[in-house]
Amino acid sequence: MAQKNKLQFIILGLLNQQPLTGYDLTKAFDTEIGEFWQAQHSQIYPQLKRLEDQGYITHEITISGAKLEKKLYHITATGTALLSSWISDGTPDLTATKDEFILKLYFIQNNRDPRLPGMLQEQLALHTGKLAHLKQRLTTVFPTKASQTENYGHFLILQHALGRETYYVDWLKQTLQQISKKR
Amino acid sequence: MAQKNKLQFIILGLLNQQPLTGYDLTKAFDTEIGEFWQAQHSQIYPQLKRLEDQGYITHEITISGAKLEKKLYHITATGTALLSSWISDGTPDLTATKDEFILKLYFIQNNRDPRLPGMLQEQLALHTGKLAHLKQRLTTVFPTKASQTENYGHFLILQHALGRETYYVDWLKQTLQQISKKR
DNA sequence: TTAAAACATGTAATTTATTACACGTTTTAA
DNA sequence: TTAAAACGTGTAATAAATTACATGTTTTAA
Repeated sequence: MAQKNKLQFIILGLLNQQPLTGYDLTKAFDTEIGEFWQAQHSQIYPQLKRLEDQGYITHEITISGAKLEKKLYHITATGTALLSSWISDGTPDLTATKDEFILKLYFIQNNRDPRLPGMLQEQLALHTGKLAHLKQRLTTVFPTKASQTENYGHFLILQHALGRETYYVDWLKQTLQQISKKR
Repeated sequence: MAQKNKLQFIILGLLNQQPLTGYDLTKAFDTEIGEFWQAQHSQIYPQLKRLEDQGYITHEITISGAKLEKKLYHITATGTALLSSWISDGTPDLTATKDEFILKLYFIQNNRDPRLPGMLQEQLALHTGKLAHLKQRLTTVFPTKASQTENYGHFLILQHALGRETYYVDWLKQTLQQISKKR
């Protein structure tokens, strides 16, 4: 057991779709995959080197402009195999979400705590924004039924994230109402 | 900004309720707070030392049995102040949930992928179990309206976690239905 | 034409988290 | 009575993640 270092699998998964540079991969964490996983370039470049040393990926150098060298990484056959085995393996660990707001809430003992309304309102604003963002993403990335069928997994998780945020917003609203009654 | 090292605040928050030993704190992460945050004793003991060096907590030694020394930690006035300021500070960062299953799903492109039903079913079993566990917790920890009013924050987050899991389970069921139609 | 933004790749230092090592005491149940 | 489980406190090694340091090229817009 003890399956860690998920970054390597994310890189393999992305390279399985198309060859990319380290920079491209870094950008992917700012957009697409960044909705639900983070990594910085300082993590990505060394990981690419390791994956190449292990034979899961290779790179070719392309020249952009006059002399800027880009390393375009490709997945190898063993890389594809490793990716497949990771996906096929069970995923029995439900990682608890480390939500700082939830953590703070734990230490609020009194339901008349004067900080509570402000805290809830701040989160409501944040999650409402996130929800709007996700709605936007879903309609721009998956405008048609056909687009949903290709990249079905991506569609599913965006849909899932949307539902989760909808619930979060509803819960915040409901909780705000509840505490307003108690004041 | 860049407010990190949440463990120190969790420790302060717990010590703010009552004096505890390092061992007690460790146990708290297996039960109560463990629902939504993790830490091992190897993290806790050094953190206790640092908090004490900084004057946020102190300890007194009690003897259990013949010679077993326990360090019972107390929060200090500056510790209470630090805890309060952390809670009062804004919480503007929505940390993305690092859910390995969701990550794997991202790399499933085809909605007829033969691995999909099994993956969804595994998660359904896990989240159904978690949901049952949370329901159980909610009724045992907060059996009465009065118990909900004290430790209101804890009640809220358990209720929130319950709602979140309910949604997760519903989404999994719905997705399983959807893919069964497409086969 | 020139400055800023974006592209591109790396390493170093620090912090945080996990797993393993290490040791001893007290309580509980067979 | 004795062995196992729970109590109790630490350190070491490793792994992972974040922030900072470091450098250069190409494109774009003023």
